[in-house]
Amino acid sequence: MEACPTGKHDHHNVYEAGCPCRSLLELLANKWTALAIGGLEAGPMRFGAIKKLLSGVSPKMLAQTLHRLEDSDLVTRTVYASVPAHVEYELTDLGRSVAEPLRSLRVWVERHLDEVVGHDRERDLSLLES
Amino acid sequence: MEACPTGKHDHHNVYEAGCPCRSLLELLANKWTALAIGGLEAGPMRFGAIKKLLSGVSPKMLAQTLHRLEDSDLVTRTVYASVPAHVEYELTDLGRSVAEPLRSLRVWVERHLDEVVGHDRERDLSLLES
DNA sequence: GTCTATTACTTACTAAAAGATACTGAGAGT
DNA sequence: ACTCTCAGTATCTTTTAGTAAGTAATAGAC
Repeated sequence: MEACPTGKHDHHNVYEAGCPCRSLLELLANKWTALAIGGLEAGPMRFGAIKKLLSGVSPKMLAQTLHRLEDSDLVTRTVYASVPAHVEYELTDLGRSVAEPLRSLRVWVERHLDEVVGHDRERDLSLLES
Repeated sequence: MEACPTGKHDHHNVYEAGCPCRSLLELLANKWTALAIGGLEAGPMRFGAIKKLLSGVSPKMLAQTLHRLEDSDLVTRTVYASVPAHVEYELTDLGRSVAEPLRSLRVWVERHLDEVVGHDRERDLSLLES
């Protein structure tokens, strides 16, 4: 009951292992999700355009990410029966509302990266060889 | 240059695959990170207390998460040479500043979970039979 | 009619990460 | 000597991410 340091919201608690919101947090607290939703903030985009924007994403991961977002009603997928296939992804109202926290996270990363330098210094913690 | 829909911040861009801020985004856009930092918002905590709060986390994942946060200067780790070992984790100023976007994400999840129902309905997509 | 091009994905495979569980070390107390 | 706590490790299994190649549909060039 009082285990949630963020206070009570509705009747869900991300700190409870069994709560379904745990899996929603897993979906959203994710690199590709944060980038994809951020890209779609600007308006509807096609698969290829999102793929280009999120440099480094594989078509597999992008399709998986977008399908999950669609299943969660954060994104809509519209197929236009045009010549070479044409598919557009667009944020729903719900998706637009989650875009804000995700944007603030991306912005934080870009603005504070320089204060985090030294994070790539690999300190070997124990199991290199036996 | 103009590929970032969130606008320009400093000279980093999470949408560039090679940018070091990509790996920082990976660290932060993560379930356990979001929960651990949220827990530490209330003040310093011991390993065992964090483990209890983040129900379901394995000691391995928690230790890994906390070490990474320490390496990124988001968290400090203090060992008290007391009888049964006593280790405290605490947010740095930098850590406190990232706690805000992460909190808003957790809060969003708890408040909007009910609007996302139906996300586990497995829809077979396209090629079951020809 | 075959050949090439485009778009939006799958499929199959491998590497890496996450997760589960058991165990360790340093004392302090009994 | 044995047990207990705390803060992790070590080891093993499972799941996920990543890589590379292939597929389907159709349009237009030759």
